[in-house]
Amino acid sequence: MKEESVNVSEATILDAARAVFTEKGMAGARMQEIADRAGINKAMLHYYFRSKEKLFDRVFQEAFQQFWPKIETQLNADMNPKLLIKGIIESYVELFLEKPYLPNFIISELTRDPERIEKLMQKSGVAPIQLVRYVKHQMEKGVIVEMDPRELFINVIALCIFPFAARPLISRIIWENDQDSYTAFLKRRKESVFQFIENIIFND
Amino acid sequence: MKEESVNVSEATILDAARAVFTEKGMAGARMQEIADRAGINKAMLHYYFRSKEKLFDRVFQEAFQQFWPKIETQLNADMNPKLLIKGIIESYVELFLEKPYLPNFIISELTRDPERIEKLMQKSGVAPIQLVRYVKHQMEKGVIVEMDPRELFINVIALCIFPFAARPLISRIIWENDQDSYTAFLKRRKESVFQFIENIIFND
DNA sequence: GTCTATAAAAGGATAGAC
DNA sequence: GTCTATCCTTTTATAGAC
Repeated sequence: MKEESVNVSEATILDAARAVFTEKGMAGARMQEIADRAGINKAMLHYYFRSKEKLFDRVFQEAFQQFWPKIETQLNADMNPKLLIKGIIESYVELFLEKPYLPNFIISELTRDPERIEKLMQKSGVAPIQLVRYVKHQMEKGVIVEMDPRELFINVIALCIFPFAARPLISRIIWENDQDSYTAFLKRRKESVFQFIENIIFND
Repeated sequence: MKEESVNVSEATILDAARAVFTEKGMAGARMQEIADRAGINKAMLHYYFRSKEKLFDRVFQEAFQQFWPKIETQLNADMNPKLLIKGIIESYVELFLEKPYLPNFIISELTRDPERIEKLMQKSGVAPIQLVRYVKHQMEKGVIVEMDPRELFINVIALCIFPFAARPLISRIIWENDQDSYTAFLKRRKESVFQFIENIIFND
């Protein structure tokens, strides 16, 4: 049993890579910086992952799987729609509270290279399609107000994501750089988003 | 009077630079590609703008001024609040229909380098603060439902921006890559965003 | 103002010793 | 597995002729 650290694990490298890639983006990231943060040298990076591209792919794929969530796990036909929507909002906001870098990272890297989506879609299922079908059903029953279910989905997600994605802009300008206060605002989002839309979408 | 083109104007370079910077970002952009699109060589870029950094600053500043809008121009105390909100939504959606790259460009570059905001704020006024004051007044009068005016502002902007910012993601997955249909959806946003929130925020 | 040529530096990747 | 040294390409930036 050695006292000092043994192998550089993949996990150590991935942690460092995630930090650098999410902060600087694929194009702005430097292999040197990743190596430094992982406490190793560049050669080791290429030993574990053959290239910058492959390392990025790995990091991005893991991020996308978290971002593109497991909505269908909560989904079955006789569920309370209010609780369902509330649940979606809560799990999204909680995710972004924990990993605030996710929204921007996903969106901006997909904007630069949209082809990437095709690769990813095979790995993770297409949950929202089922969700759309469920919501449509609830609309026909008169529980939810009639509208394009996709539009409803986008509106909910928009309200969840935007305050995290645009934090540097909003917190500095609208919150006058009071970061503590802005963090508190984000924590309240789980309730406030639902409260905001509750009266629009449900025919009580 | 010559037939063929005369000087390479600053404007020609800026057009090319805007195209490349907004597509690839600061880190991913290449001076060579900007030169090619402008129909000149790299040396000319450095002749007009001393460095990549300075060229980017110019492009970004112009983008930010469009993005950070002239809300206060529409603002006076006895205005109809419904029309005001409607007007804000319309001018934002119209802006993004015309320049879809703006949201991502601004947000992702500010995320990478938040310090940049300080420089920019001096150049363009801080309109939304006035807006917040106006909305607060309308709430006290009972015209608009009581809530944090900043939250209302963010929610409205979120609904306007997100479908443009996340287009690659949403159009491919939720719209199953039917780009025409998604474009039509975006064009309808001027009306649909207002319609969505109208019943929440106004005590009719 | 515009070009060619080139400097100077950075960054990704590999060879080879241990 | 881990390191040092090095290769090779890309990229920003400048010098200098016209």
